[in-house]
Amino acid sequence: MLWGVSVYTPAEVVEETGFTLDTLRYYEKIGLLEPVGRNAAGQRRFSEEDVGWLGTIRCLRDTGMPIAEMLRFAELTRAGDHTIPDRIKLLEEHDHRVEAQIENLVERKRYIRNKISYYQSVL
Amino acid sequence: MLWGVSVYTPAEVVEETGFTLDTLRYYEKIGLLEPVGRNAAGQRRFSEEDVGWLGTIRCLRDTGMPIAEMLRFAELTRAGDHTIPDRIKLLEEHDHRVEAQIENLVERKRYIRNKISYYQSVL
DNA sequence: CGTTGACCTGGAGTGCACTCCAGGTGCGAT
DNA sequence: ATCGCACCTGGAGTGCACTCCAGGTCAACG
Repeated sequence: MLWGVSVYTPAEVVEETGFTLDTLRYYEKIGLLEPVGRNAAGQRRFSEEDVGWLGTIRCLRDTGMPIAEMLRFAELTRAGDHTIPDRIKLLEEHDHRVEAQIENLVERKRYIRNKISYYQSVL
Repeated sequence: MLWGVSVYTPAEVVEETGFTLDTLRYYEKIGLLEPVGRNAAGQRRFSEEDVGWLGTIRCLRDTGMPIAEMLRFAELTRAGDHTIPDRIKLLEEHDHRVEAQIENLVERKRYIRNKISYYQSVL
């Protein structure tokens, strides 16, 4: 048996990553995604790495990292292993912001629950 | 001694709520804030209630509630006590979304920390 | 009396992150 | 053969939440 590397159609990537096709194209256009491979007809065929990278993007996006910073992270990643310390730094800083976000949310949530209790008490 | 009700200048409200003056005017314009009182010269003088309400707005906004929904909450609040059950419902639903947000963030954070660990392991 | 500074208005502009569209290609099923 | 469908492109449009601007008022300070 002869195997090629496994590839994903746009529809499959949409399914797996939760990004829309337009968003995927947009990410490629701005360079957040490296130029995606194509089949003979010029249609995109995403590699395993593409999908893995999109998972990282999904995570960073969902934690509020702006596209400009993800772009910087993408560039560091492409630049080679010597940028690993920079990548760690970037992720650590982001991690701290995420922690702050969580704490803020927990605090605000307390306020909301309080407000609900107050409303319930006056019913 | 003769006391008026205590009022706040725009600058004081900016200081206390963290909203910019433009944002405050914007909120009043779209009706998120009821028309704010004015002094003889037509300048805004915010009441204690205005400031309290802005605290609530701050909380809802920081937890990701869209303006359209805060507007709905504002309208319910103005409509009188009979809307309290609706307000509770709205806040409960929001509270659930906030909880989901927190859980999501905690999960994503784990992924980020993992990625950092991986990078550190290859150094 | 002049200047500074906080404030006013209506309306235009901004930044972000998509999202949609028109018009076109190529492939597999009927 | 032709239909439907997934996909392609470049570029325009959208929605949200502000943010900025020009031109003006008013009170106080030196």
